[in-house]
Amino acid sequence: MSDIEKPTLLIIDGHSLAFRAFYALPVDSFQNREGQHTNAIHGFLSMLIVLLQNEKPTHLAVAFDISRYSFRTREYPEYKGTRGETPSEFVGQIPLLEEALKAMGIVTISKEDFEADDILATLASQGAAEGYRVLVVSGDRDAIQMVTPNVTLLYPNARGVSELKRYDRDAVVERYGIEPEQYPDVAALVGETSDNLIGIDKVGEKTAVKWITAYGSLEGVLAHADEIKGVVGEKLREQKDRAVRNRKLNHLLTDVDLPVGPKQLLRAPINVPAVREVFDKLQFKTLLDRVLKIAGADNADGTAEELTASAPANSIPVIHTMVDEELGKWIATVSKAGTLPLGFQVESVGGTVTGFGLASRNETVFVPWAPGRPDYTALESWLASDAPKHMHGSKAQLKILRNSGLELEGIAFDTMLAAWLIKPGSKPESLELQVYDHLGETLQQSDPNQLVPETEAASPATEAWYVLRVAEYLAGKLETGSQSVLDTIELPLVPVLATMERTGITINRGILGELTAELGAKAADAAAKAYAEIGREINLGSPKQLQEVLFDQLGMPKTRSNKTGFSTDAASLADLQEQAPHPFLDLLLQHRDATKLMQIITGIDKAVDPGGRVHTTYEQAGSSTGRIASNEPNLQNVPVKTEVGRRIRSAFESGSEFETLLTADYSQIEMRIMAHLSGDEGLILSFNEGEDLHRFVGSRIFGVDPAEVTPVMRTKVKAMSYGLAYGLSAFGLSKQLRIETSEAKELMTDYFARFGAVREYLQNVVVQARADGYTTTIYGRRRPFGDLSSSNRVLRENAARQALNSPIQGTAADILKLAMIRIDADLTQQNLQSRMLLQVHDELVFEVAAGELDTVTDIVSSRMAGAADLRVPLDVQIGTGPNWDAAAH
DNA sequence: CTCAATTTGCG
DNA sequence: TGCGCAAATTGAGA
Repeated sequence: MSDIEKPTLLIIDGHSLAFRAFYALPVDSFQNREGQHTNAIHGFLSMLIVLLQNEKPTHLAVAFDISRYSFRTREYPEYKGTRGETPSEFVGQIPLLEEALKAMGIVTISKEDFEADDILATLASQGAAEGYRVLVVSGDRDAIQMVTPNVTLLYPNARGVSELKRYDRDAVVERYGIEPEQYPDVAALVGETSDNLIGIDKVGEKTAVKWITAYGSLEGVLAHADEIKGVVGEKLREQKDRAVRNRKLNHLLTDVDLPVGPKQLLRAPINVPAVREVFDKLQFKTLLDRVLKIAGADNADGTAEELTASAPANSIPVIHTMVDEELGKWIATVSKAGTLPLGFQVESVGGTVTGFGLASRNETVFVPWAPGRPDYTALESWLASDAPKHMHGSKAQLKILRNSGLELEGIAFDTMLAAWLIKPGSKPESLELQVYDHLGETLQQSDPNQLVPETEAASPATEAWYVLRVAEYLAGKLETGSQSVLDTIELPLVPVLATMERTGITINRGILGELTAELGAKAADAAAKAYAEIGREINLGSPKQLQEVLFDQLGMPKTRSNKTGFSTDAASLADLQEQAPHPFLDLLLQHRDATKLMQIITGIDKAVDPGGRVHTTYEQAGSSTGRIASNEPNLQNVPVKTEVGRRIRSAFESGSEFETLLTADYSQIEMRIMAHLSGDEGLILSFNEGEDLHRFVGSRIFGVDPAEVTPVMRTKVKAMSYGLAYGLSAFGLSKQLRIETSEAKELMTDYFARFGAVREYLQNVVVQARADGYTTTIYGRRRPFGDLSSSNRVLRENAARQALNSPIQGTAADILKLAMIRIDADLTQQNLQSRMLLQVHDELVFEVAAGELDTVTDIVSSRMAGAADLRVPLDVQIGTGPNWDAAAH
């Protein structure tokens, strides 16, 4: 009898799967009208439906635990004792789930004093004996022991139940290196934290598997315990009782006396009215459709409408699918010939377009798209026109469109950017979240981390409609300043950044390879010497192990303390080197330096595309101040300060079709902004004077001629000046310069004696922010502050420093963004081939085409210098060269 | 696997 | 007891 012909018995551990589902799905998104949480039920049922469709079981049962007590807890009261209280939101979902299962004609089984896994094991063994193909679904690892040629375990993979991994005998052997029936022996040795079963100390999976393989079973291992050497051997002999106890507890019974056998689990017909009633109570509309489909019932009668009748007044319009002329007419009508904005959402798979969603306030359209299709001309011309589009995350969608050879103009609103401008935080908010937060409705998302196909993701047409509604809401929330930043800075910047990302920058991998080899050798060398110094091998990358070495073994004085003990950062190690010199410290720093650089190189190297270029992704809507961040890879933290750093930068080259790289950066832009904002005449004069800023400032503070300012004086002044914009304290300054606090204090006093308006300005920013609840840049970008009046001193002082820095850092970000927009426009307008490649906060990197150097230099320097009209000039430094290092100045 | 904490690279 | 970021790694917890 082949597997296909065999009847299939599917048995599920209800509790463990429901619990997994509970943690996999957001509690708040699943509630019925009575406020009953339903996420676990929803997750469980959607998984079940998929299983029914895919595995087509002929026989089916779900087993539940009755309570947390069983014969095992009588034997060993601590069993599963570490498990905390069941979350209140989970309580009550199980009876409802059982009710739903009953309506679906599915047998549920539970038995006093036994766990669900014992029931599963019993049914599995009976089923296998009676010739079934048995599928066990359980989130408990002990279920592995049930696997035989006829029994397969389906085990939830990730956190939650995003996927069920199939464990047949071969899969178990591959994953664990042992036979399924040996698994409990291994687990007995290792222990199982979640069951509160402690194993043998120092024995992990690897050791346990090794022993079991060598001696065949736990019994064998214990019989030969005397032969096992080392500390682990001793531990085993000492603690073998634990293993014996664990083995007893993790053995699943296969002879539980059950009221039903496999034969009685033949699937019963679905009770359609009962299912309707239960699912209606749970408000599972999509799931109901899917269950009814399985039941073969026709759901086209009034039921669906009945359920949607209670939907909000703003219910999602019916989605039409259309192309070509029909679509063109529709667009023209609903957009009033391209004057009214439409919601627009690109659907894509693997970076290329598969369709579009369009929406007016009360109609939605889906447009399927495939390369070479002739029937979307109307759409294409609308896309390329200035007709306003409202989108969410326009940069990513623009890139996808361009990948498919489509152009997009008229991005008139972006809900991701707008939400960020209102609440600049660390992470951009998803459309789903905004729909939920602002509209109080649920937009089904296609989250790969969710349960098995869960519910179908919303159509791009629906998304487009929600974008329009969220945009409407956000537009009402944007005050003039933020609106203007959105219109004049952020939205125009979208296509500029998209182009930069797509263009990328050429990398010379040969250089990176050489560096990796050198650094690898250096790191290994430093590590070996470090181990020799302390007489043992530790993980140099583990602060915890370092603490043991430094403070316990070597008895060094304690450093600054942090949450896990004492700091081992570079500054602390430098302090230690002064107080208690030891060769280990320097070797550790060398090792850290080499490994850090290697990491960065590896990160860049891995990201090089087949064309030899790396493409970063700019995070436009993430930072608190208005800066752009760079990720995957981060090209804003490429080393530069050391010799090796500069060699890394030399691997960034101009493309073969280009003549040179050009870098342009603002010098001291933040201090210039501070001079402007504070109106400090002394500082303004310093900048207008030209020459060396720190020297000039130093001469005023120390009362000497600029020529007499010594390098030491200059260093101090420089640190002071830079620290100003960060709210640096005398203590911090003394730390950094390694001088007495009193001297630092004096330096600050002298500084402010000369540049008093700066202090006044900085103090005023905080006062103003406390009154307003936010700070602003000169272009109107806001950053809210709540903690400025907090009774918690740490919070309050942190907020004050952030507040005083924000207008400065934010204005600098605005200025460079404006310059980028104008430079890009000039390059396009003058039809130049040269391109902008990178942005590093106050620096831009370009690739210059042959013959364009002078023109590009003019454009870049004039656009950057002229980006803002401040009370001091903006100084722009330009450099050129074949690579990023050579182009620096 | 996920998350917090630590450390370090850049501006 | 200095602002803003991204990333790698470790180790704890589920």
